Amino acid sequence: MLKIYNTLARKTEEFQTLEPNLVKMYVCGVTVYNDAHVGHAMSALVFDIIRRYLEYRGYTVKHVMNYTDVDDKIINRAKQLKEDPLKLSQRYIEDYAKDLASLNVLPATSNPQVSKTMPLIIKFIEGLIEKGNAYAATNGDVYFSVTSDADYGRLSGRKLDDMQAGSRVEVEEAKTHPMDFALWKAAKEGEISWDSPWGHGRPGWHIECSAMNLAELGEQIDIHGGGNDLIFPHHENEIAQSECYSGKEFSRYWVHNGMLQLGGEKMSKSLGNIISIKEFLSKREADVMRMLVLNGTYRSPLLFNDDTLDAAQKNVERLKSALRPASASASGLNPESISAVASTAESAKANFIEAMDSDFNTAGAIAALFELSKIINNARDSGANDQQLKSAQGIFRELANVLGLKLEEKQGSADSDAFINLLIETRAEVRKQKLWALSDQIRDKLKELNVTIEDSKDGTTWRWG
RNA sequence: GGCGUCGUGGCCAAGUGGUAAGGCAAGGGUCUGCAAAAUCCUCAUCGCGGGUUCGAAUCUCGCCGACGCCUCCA
Repeated sequence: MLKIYNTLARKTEEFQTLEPNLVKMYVCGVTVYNDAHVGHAMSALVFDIIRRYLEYRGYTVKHVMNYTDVDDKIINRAKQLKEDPLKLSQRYIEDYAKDLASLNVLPATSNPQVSKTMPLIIKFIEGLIEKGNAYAATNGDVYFSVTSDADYGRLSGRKLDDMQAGSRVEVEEAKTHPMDFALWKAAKEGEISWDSPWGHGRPGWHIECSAMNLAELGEQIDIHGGGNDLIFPHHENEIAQSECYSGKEFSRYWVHNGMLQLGGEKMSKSLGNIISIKEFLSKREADVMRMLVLNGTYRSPLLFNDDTLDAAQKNVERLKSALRPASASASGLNPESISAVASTAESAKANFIEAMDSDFNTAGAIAALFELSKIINNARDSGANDQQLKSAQGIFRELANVLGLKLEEKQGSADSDAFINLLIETRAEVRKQKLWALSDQIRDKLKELNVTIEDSKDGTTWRWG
């Protein structure tokens, strides 16, 4: 039985879908005006892992991730670059999709964009006005009236009275309540805008997600995800809009990932402590980022530094070792040992599922993978042949794939491989003559070229990395 | 000031009532010409102080500390 921590209930609950075997999952994507950073990667990886596991458990997952392509920051950036804002955002949408693909994140089922959802957004706002939950102000903006929603604040646990509106931001005079938030913003001179019953303007940040949810998944969804920094005000406001509009419970489960920490602080643009996904991938492979996420708890802060990354990299290397072939001189394992391997492999798989069922306990799942890798490596060391390793390695690969780990050995070109093989052969001759200094020199020089040599009693193997 | 999360070995970290998973690092073996990889062994009583209980890292109270949100934010 799968259990998920629900931010709304503030506890772990049994997972039950609205429709049998179908999961409707909406995850807040990014505002596209700059390179995405590793904090975005964390969030994308968390929900990719959740999605993969749900599919592994037999669900069909409709996974929607939006792109916010109409926004102040985009408009400002476009001005700076003297570029059309929609062209700019489209550029970064394509860019982000590439980043995610290189992180081995499965593409979402759909990626709606604000700029392409305008008619529905306007209809949505009209509906809220009709129901008395929103009002058009004298300044051309349309605001949501928080006092019209008795439940407002129940996700973030805030009461209107407790919110010190205006303490950090100037309160817009046109609002009837300081906490009212914009559904529609009147266009300023020269800004990109859309026509509406309230004049030219563009949507506020929160309404887009409510509208895109409705367009892609309907009035009710199973899982709504995003970073925990979105709980308030973004998700709070989404709930208010969607539930006032439909009169139904919006999302059954609210799932939030913790923030990636760089130097003890949240990585964010305002703090300027940013590492882009591209920058990361120029130094480390995608599995390392994923392993970093897997080793922790998705809801907790994630420490991102050289120490945790080095450890994650070692973890990845170690898991890769389980997939290596049997030694050439393998004599085969006796039937008892083989059945012991098989039964331990099954128990590792059961541990894996038990951990993942428990609110996606990936750290526990990883432990099960290490357990399995140990069994496999032990069997290999004891002389198991490839045929005998096959079953356990199959389970291993299956589980690694659920987590989205590729565990690929690095590849070289056929040409370079041929040269390296030649060097290895030459070195074998040199070793026969016990010319150790020369032999070690070849090994060291190859290491500098990122080729690792391993000698064993039945010959020498090598690999990239 | 309000809301919330958290504090487990040198580091990352799992674990919500019965005597602490896993990984990294470290030390010691096996293997190796030497390495590397793999493997085996060693390595904590859970921030501090009370309480509940036969029994608590796990429940409760207090204190200390960290982090997030309350403004754009994954």
